[in-house]
Amino acid sequence: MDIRKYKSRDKVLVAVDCIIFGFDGKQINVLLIKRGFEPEQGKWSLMGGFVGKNENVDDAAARVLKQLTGLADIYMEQLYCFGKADRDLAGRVVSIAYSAFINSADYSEQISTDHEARWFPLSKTPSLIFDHKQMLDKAKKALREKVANHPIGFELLPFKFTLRQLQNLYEAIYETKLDKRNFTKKILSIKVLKKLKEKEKETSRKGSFYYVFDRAHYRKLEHEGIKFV
Amino acid sequence: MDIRKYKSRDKVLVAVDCIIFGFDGKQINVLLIKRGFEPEQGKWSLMGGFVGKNENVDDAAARVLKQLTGLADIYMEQLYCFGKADRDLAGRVVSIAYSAFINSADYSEQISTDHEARWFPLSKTPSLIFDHKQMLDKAKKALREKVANHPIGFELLPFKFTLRQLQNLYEAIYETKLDKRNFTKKILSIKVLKKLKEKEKETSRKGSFYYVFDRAHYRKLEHEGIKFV
DNA sequence: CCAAAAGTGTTTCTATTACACCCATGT
DNA sequence: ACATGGGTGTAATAGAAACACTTTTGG
Repeated sequence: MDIRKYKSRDKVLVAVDCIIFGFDGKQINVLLIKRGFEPEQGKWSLMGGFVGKNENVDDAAARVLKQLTGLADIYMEQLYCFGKADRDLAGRVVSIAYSAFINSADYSEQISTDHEARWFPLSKTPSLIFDHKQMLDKAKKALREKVANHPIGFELLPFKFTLRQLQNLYEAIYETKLDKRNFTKKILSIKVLKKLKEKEKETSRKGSFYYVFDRAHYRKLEHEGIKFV
Repeated sequence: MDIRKYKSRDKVLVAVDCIIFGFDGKQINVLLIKRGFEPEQGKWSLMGGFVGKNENVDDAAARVLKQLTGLADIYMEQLYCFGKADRDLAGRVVSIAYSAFINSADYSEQISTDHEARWFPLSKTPSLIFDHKQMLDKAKKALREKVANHPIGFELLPFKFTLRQLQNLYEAIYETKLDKRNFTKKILSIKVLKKLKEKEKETSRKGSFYYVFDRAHYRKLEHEGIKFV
C-alpha cells in the first residue's frame, strides 16, 4: 500500500502571515499593511509572504516581518495553519499564521516612517483580505488563553512598567475592569516582579514605582504552572 | 514594494500527519503504522499523506486517516505545522499535524485486521521516522492542556462508562493519582454526566453504575468556561 | 464469610472576591 | 489647599485538598 509517493504529488505555494500585537499603555493594537500587489492590491492585510524552497517556515515568518516592517528579533509563535483550498483568490496557497507581542511605543516610529505598516486598535480594524480576519480573530482568542498562564503580558509592556500599566494591559486583553488591590496582591504574590527605586512621574503627582519582569526567577518557577490571571 | 508574487515562487509538498490517541480503560495508546514506501520504509510512523492541489488541508487529514486505518467521522483537530526545511529526508515537505481522541476498544479490531496500523502504549512507543517523535510529544502536551478545559476526555471513553474508568483516564493523562471522593464530587458537580440505571459488572462483585456524557447539557454550559480537572 | 471494588461526608486550608480610605505631590 | 492618581488591609466566600469507613455480592 503506497499512499505516499513523493514524485507526482501536487506542490503548492506555502505562505506565512504575521499578526503583530502591540500595546500602547491604553489599548491593544494590531499591525496591518497596505497590500502592494494584485490581487486585492491596496487593501489592508497582515504581513505576509511566501516560504522559500529551502527555508524553515519559522525563518520565513521572521524574514517577512523584517522585510515589511523593519522589525527584527521579535519572538513569534506559530498560531495555526490555514489550509482551505480556496482561501487565496489567486491560487492555491496554504498559509501558516504567526503571532507576536511587542510594546508599540518602542517600535512605532520606526515602523510607520520606513514602511507601509500601521497600527490599528483592535476595535477599529479595517476589513482585511482573504481569511485574514479569521486569522486575527483566532490570534485574539489565543492571546486571551495564553496570557493567563504565560508571561507574555510582559512582552507587550516596556522593559520597566508600573503596576497600573500592567493592570491596564490585562483589562484591555480581557475587556473588563479589575480591582486594583486584588490585582496588586495577586501579581506580587507570584514573585516575578522586581520593584525599582525609580518612579514614573508622567501620569501622577505622586509618581508610581516602576517594576521589571524577573525573567531569571520566572524560569525557576515556570514548571509549577503559574496563573497570571 | 512587491514582496509577494505568485508566479515564480517556490512550490513545496504539503503533507498531513495524524496522531490518534486511544484509551483502553487502563492506559493511553497511540496509533502507529509501518511505513510502506521509501525513504524509511518499514519503520514506524504516524499516519501521513500528501495534500492534493484542490483539497482542504483538514479534508486531507480525514482522507489519509480513512485510507490508512479505515477510521471515518473522527473529529480531528489541527495540532501544529512542522516546517523545518530538512525535516523529511526525501525532499522539502511541510507537514501539518492533526490529532484525534477515540476509545481504542471500539475500533481496535477493525484497525489491526484491515490495516497495518497498531496501537502502542504511550510509554512503549517505538522510534519514529523524521520528526514524528516531536509531533507526538507536542500532541501529548496539547492533550494535557486541552483535557483540563474541554470535554475531550469523553471522546476517549466508550459511550457509557463508570466513574472509575473516567478517573483512570485522567490519571493516565496526568500520570498521577486522584482521590476518588474528591474526583467524584467535582466531576458530578459540573452536571454534565447522566447516571444510568445499568451497572457494569465485570470489574467488581458489587457492580458500578454507568454514566453517559450529556452533550446537549454541556453545550449550554460551554461558554462559562468549565474546568474538568 | 471473605475478598474486592463501589460509594459516600466532613474538616481544613487556600485562593478569590468585595470593599474604602489615606498618601504624596505639583500646581 | 486641593485635585490627581498611588498605595494599602481585612473580612466573607468559594473551591481544593486531605482523609477512612461502610456497602454489596460472587465465590
